Amino acid sequence: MPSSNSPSSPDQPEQPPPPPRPTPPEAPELIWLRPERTGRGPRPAHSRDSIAAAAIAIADAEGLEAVSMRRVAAALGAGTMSLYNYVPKKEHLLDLMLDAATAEYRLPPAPSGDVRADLASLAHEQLALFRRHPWLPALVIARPGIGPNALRYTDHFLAVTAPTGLPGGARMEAMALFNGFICQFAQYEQTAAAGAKWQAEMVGYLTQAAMSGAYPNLAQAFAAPGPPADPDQAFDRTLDRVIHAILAPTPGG
Amino acid sequence: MPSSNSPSSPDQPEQPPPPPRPTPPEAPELIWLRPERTGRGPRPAHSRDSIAAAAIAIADAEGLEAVSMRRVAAALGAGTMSLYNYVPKKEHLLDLMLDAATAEYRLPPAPSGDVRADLASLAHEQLALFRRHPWLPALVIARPGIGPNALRYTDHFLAVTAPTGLPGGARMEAMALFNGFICQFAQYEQTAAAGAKWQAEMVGYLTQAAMSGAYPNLAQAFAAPGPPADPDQAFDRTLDRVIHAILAPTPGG
DNA sequence: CTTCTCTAGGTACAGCGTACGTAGAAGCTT
DNA sequence: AAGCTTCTACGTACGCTGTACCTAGAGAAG
Repeated sequence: MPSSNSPSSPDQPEQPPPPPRPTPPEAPELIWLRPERTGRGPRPAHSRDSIAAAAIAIADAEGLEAVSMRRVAAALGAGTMSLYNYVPKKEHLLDLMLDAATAEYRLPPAPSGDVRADLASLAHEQLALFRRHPWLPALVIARPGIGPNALRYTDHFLAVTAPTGLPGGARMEAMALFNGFICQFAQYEQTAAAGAKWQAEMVGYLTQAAMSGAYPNLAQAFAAPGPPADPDQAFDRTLDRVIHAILAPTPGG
Repeated sequence: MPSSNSPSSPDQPEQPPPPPRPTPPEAPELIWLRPERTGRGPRPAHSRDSIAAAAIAIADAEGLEAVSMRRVAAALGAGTMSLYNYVPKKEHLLDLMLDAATAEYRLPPAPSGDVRADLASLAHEQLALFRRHPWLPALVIARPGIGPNALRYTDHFLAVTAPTGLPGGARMEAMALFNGFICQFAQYEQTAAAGAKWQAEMVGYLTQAAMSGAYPNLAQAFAAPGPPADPDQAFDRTLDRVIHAILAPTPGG
């Protein structure tokens, strides 16, 4: 008795409704393209900001390798797997941390017009940030860094360097050089600090290597007295060189 | 009946001979201070070079995160834990990889005297090396790099920059800037290549961000036509700037 | 009110670095 | 030559990781 006139195609009963879409066909990989909240369902108990803050607190205290999904979830008072509702992969948690830390920049509202001074000030601000968050340089180097706060920084750099007359692309390259130098410096400071325990071992090894005769120029560099080893002065010395390079006329003409 | 006159102190049976030294009191942390072979015991089945080569082959094929102690040991046909006889920690395996890759540098026997040309040539050699081993920049950034081959490179750089008249310390700082720039560039190339899949997503996101009005300078930089985007040309452009910075007179005087 | 989507969370799995212990080979000492 | 010592090889096991998958239940949309 075909009285069941349900509209759902009674002619092909061998095709029950296929699961309409078990996975939404395309969730963007970029976390900045995923809305934090869609409006449906219960209100989330946490926010991206609070998650990033929890992760940053762990990284500041115990280093980046202590930041695990379990640790962050526990710090939030949530179950481990609940975190995956906010952050599809751990990589994205790192993206959130990177941008949340970048939010700490205190950028002046507008460039002063003195490119040298503005760049020096920006560099010191960045170095201070990296010293506050020793795990940050590694993230800056490894990840694109295009969150909203990173874009704010980029925009500021472009504004600061506008008086150079360089085209936008060249100023982006200059920013890469500028940021790269500061990252490297901060990273080096860290490995030096972490290796302070083996400093003696290393000094012994290096002097032995220098005295072996295999590295004459290294030996000579070790022998001659150099500029003082104060890290801040070393930073300023190289920073001057980098700013000099940025302000130099474009090589091509 | 105390007839058992064994020499092992029958009077204090509560103090059996304490294990003379369960751990040798001080094994150097630096792998370059540990002799590869002490002479005692059976001949090792592998060498540091072959271990590093196996690890590098894996990293070249599948990336640094595929290099695990188990994978490397399996590639050598050894048990996992046997590897720990050669390499006390995984960190040291990375040190071996770093130095083995550094051994690939083809350095000229002596500088030509033209600092600019020598530095440019060295930079291109380094970029080629980094492109051959995409995992290498990350190691160079993260680890001190003081193996014998790294020292050979350092010595060469010092020789090349000797005509500048800069003191040894300043030339070391110049080397850090030089290497740092090349590392950053190679690292950036990689993340760009790895993210080619999401390039479209990213371009969409960035243009949307630029058009939002929140980043006026970024929008302007996007709008204006820049120099060509060929990576090799971009490298050479910034390399020129870096060499310029190195050859500039010392800021302090 | 029904339905659908979203959230919270548990369980489980493969893989990681590596501490520890055992068995045996090879050089040094006697 | 014998024995002591030290090294190598390797299996087992532990705690940790990221995360796939599943079950409930909350709450907005129709």
